[in-house]
Amino acid sequence: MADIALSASLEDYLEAIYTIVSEKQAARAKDIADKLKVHRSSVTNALHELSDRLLINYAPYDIVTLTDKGRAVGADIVRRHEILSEFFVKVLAVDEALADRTACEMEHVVPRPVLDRFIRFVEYVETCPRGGAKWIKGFAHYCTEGASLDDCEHCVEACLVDVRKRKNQGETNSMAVALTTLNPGQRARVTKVKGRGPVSQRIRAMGITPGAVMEIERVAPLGDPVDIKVRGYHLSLRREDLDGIEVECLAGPVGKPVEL
Amino acid sequence: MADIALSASLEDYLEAIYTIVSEKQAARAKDIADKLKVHRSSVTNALHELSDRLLINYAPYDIVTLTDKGRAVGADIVRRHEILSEFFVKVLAVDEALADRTACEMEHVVPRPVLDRFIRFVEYVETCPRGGAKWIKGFAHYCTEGASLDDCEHCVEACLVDVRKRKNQGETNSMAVALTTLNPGQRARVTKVKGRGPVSQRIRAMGITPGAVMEIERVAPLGDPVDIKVRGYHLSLRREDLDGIEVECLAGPVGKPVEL
DNA sequence: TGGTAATATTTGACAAGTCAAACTTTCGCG
DNA sequence: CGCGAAAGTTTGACTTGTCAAATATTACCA
Repeated sequence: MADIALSASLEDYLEAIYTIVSEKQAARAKDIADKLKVHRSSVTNALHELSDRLLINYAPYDIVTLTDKGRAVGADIVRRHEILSEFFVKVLAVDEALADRTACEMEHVVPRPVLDRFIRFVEYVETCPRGGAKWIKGFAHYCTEGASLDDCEHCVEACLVDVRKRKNQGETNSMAVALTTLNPGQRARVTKVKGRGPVSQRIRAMGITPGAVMEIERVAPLGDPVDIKVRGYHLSLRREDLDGIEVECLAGPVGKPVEL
Repeated sequence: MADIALSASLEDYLEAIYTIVSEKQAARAKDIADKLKVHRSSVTNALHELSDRLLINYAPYDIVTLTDKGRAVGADIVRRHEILSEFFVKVLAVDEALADRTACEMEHVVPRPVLDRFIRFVEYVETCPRGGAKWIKGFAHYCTEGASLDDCEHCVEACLVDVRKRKNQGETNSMAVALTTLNPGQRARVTKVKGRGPVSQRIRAMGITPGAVMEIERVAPLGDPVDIKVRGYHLSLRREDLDGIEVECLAGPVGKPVEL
């Protein structure tokens, strides 16, 4: 019944349920208790709360599954988590375990607009020629060894060479690649979203706009539903939805984080 | 007596007291209540807690001041807050009010090592020739208008020109500037910390190491105690402490944030 | 089918934090 | 001085979240 925003604690429960349900079919109270390192009785409490809010299907002694609403809210929480964690790992070069723990705490408090900036920033860093993997590596080096600012000129020169190279390649082969030809793991930047129909409208609404970086997560055997990740959202699109989307390929993801 | 870590709530109280005491001489319960938008009776509670922990000087009906320990802990909380807020404003181009609110929530949960990365990253972005004010401006533009990746070549070329210009300047005038000749507001990067004595040891321990960016906050009339900010710490150093520190000047701070 | 172990739930206690209302102290001003 | 308003405190109630212990249910195996 209650419909006020979830507390941090309840968000944690829902998130745990979401990830457990993603792996298995359904969640048992014990799985949740173990995952959150909390007493089983606390879980029962939380389940009642979440059930009251119509986020989970639950009856005493029964197994837990998500309602549609719960799935949506859960996905959103996971998204927040992933975005932050990704930022820590990819940009701040924090090691994954710590990134994850920190994201866990932060996900409850970072407001939407700031979250959006985190996404954009990762995109920007990975995409802008002045950023990129090398630049981030330079940051990791800066953190561990201190600054070495002698070879800045070389660094920027190398950067310029890269841009020119990429530009020439771009003119010959990387324009308007069809999304379905890309392999899982590959990343691409949206260059254009054609069409004005409701479908392309929906696509734009989901964050697929020019400049957005998308990652191909999975292509079904027949090549039809393509799972992608854009702006933190995991989307599953059908082939015909993809026709209006032009992309250009990007290099692989940015380097590994540094142990803290 | 109790000496366990402060809760988020108590940290907020202590932070509020710290800032109020910085402005006036001492804090009244009402000031705190107003600042935190909390009932007066809740403040009394918190004051007891903080007093038990020897962080504040407090007696019923009396005014509140900080103990040395409280000042230290309070300064640390404020530092965490400032670091995060600065990151949001300077890097993510978030507007100041929102940055402040977000920092307020986050300051309680971000672990030290990650916090350190935030500092370093701001330094890196402001310092690395491939970053800098222009680059951040490009990010703000990217957030509001979407990507424009046509003139990347020009952008990097301009960047290269800047590096070379700076390099030439560097060779003629910016090496080994004395800290005391700098004006308030000016920023500089530490290039060397000379000496092996206990003083230079202490200086290094406070984060003044080669590569660190420092900002001059205030120079006393006689030029002697110089207030600086390094790695989020506000320090007050005497002239003789500064002798072993070589710096080079940096351009002004990075541009203004974008309204969200 | 019955019994045991694993799993869930209920209950009660507790800690932190908040507010509202009643009460006390302080302070300034006529 | 003394009175009233402002500020501070105490008390009690309530919320959220936790755990531990007692109790209940389920599942599995002989």
